[in-house]
Amino acid sequence: MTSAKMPADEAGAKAIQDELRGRVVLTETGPPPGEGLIAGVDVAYDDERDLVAAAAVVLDAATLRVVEEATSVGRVSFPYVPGLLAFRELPTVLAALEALTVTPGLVVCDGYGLAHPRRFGLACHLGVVTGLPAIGVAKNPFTFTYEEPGDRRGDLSPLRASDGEVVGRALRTQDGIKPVYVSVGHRVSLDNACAHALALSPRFRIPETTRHADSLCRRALREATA
DNA sequence: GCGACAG
DNA sequence: ATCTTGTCGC
Repeated sequence: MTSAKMPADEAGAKAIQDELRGRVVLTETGPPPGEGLIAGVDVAYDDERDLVAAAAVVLDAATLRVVEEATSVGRVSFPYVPGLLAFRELPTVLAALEALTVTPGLVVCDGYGLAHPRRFGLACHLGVVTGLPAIGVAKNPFTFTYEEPGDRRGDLSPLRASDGEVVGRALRTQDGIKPVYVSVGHRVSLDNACAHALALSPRFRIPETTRHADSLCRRALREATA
């Protein structure tokens, strides 16, 4: 049973990030793009009721058909603090992942991995804690900068931190549509992270994994009794 | 020093 | 993240 260490405060959270960051693995262990089982995870909040719902949806990478779904509902246990998002989302997400009966070869997170102020975003944190290969696909560039990629699906450009370090890529998943921001989480190369993100987005800007998880966690929150 | 900042 | 109907388009 995997659980997330919960810090008492922001300083404690940063200490945990510093400790876990050294366990990020950069060598490729995940399935090749287009193969295996890929899980998408996402979370929805209800501040009124102090509830958080997470969903984990597993797709067959070859067909993008849903293989299994799981949800988990809990109490919000950490505030939203930029840079510390994982502490707010992970407890419930891990519970949803553990409710699955299959083990995915890759987990796609709605947010960042190494593209993070402290180089340890949600996807890195989830990957290290579960041991599963993970990538981050975010909808916003956060504080990072990039040259606008070409306007065709598959076009990309480096995503850089303020010091110039490449921390991910802006990836166009649909012709003429705003790119998504891909970064490595754990046990996946940046090339394959982008290839997976592209393969998972044949029709929309956002990967099918994230789209399924997003709608499922919203539904779980609506139907939650508490 | 202050504000901005993934979801 | 969330506040939110109808409407445009395939």
